Amino acid sequence: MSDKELGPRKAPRQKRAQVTVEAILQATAQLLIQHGYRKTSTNRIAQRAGVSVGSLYQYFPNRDAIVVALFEDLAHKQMQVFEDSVADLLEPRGREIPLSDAVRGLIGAILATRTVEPDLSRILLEEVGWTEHVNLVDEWTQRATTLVATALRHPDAQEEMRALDADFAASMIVQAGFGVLYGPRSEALIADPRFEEELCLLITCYLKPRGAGEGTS
Amino acid sequence: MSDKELGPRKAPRQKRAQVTVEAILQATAQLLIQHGYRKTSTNRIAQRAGVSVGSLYQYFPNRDAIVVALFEDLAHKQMQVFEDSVADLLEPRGREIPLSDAVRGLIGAILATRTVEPDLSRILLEEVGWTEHVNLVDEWTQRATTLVATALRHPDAQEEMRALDADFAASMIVQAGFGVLYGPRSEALIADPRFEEELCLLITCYLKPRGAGEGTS
DNA sequence: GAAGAATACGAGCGGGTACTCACATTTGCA
DNA sequence: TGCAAATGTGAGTACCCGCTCGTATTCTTC
Repeated sequence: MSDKELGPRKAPRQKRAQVTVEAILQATAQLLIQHGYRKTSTNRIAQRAGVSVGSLYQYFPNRDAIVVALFEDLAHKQMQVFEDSVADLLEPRGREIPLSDAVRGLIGAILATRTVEPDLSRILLEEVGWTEHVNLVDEWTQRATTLVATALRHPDAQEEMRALDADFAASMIVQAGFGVLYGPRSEALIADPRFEEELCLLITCYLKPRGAGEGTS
Repeated sequence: MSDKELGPRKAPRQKRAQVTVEAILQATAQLLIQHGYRKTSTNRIAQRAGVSVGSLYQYFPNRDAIVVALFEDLAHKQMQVFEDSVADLLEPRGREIPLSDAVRGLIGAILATRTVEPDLSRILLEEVGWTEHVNLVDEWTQRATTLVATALRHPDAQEEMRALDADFAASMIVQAGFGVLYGPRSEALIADPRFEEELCLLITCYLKPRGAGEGTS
């Protein structure tokens, strides 16, 4: 049961085929958001997309393949947003960014990823994402962790930090951040005006040596 | 579709009936762990339990009711472990526990709950807990948050803390803790020997006023 | 032991599911 | 223009699902 094919079956070569594939993906996204995974059947997808089931199965070997494609699209877009935000943050003037500002920027970057198709993101994450055989959330988390670990190893950061294994600290931060940003009841937390500042505090206090001061922005 | 009954249909009055119900629950747990929610059908459950579908439907109005019963059993057991751990921690000598020790104890108590049927716990959490109309994880999180908020309002705690809204702080802590303890890749994190101490640090540093000292245990 | 209540049984119903296939239509290209 | 390849079609197949119901078995009570 884990040997199901999940890749695309045939590549669309003509423009109308690409339109079809796009319609299928969009319809799937809509149905997932509106009715959840269990009620999103291939027949419904085809109907909503305005194509026939047959066309659907020309490009996807089974239902899960569509969802996986959707997930990969989304993950790609979110990673792009994240990496762009981080680049914007660090590139312009390359020196002497206080740790707290860097963390604040990082949080901003992660929050930015939440703006990318939030409804679809939520449903994919909660209903199909992190269990099942293809653990894409795991991959996402690992990439984010690597990125944060690299940032933590930067000399500028090291200067303001206590002695700490960068990989371990990155794991802690990313996982804690994951909970705060995507866990249950995260909507309410994020909506709170104090949220961004407090999350920043949570992380910087953890990284800084004991006894360091911290002023409000 | 949200008006489905989820409570038990009929209470087992004889011993053999209780055996049947128990067999159904155990079979369901096994199938959930082995094959996931989607492949755990009532027919399969009955077969694995060594009873007939008819018997199954005598005690449960539908499939989800079984899962909910399983969830409630588990939640109850875990809560028991949690409360016992907390009692052990606080009862013996009732005064003057440093904040960091209290947090450490709380973390220990939560970690202890992870030892209760971890496989079942994981699958229930990830696959069925937090989507669908019955949002059980949400409920669990809310209860935990309330508990922590109450603890934070205790005068002993307040003394060592910075000025901070207890409800908000509790949310942050519970959500962050959730990510670290149950998020993707949490296994690896928790297995690390530094984990417990670092999580303790993460939380205490967040709660304490800036500039407070903290020694290793 | 008789009688009624509780329990157990499982074939089968209605319906939704994933997916196929023989055929129709459109497209690119010579 | 003609023709093969690409694409689109949707009725139909085989299957599995949740769940019911009439019947058989076992327990309790007197």
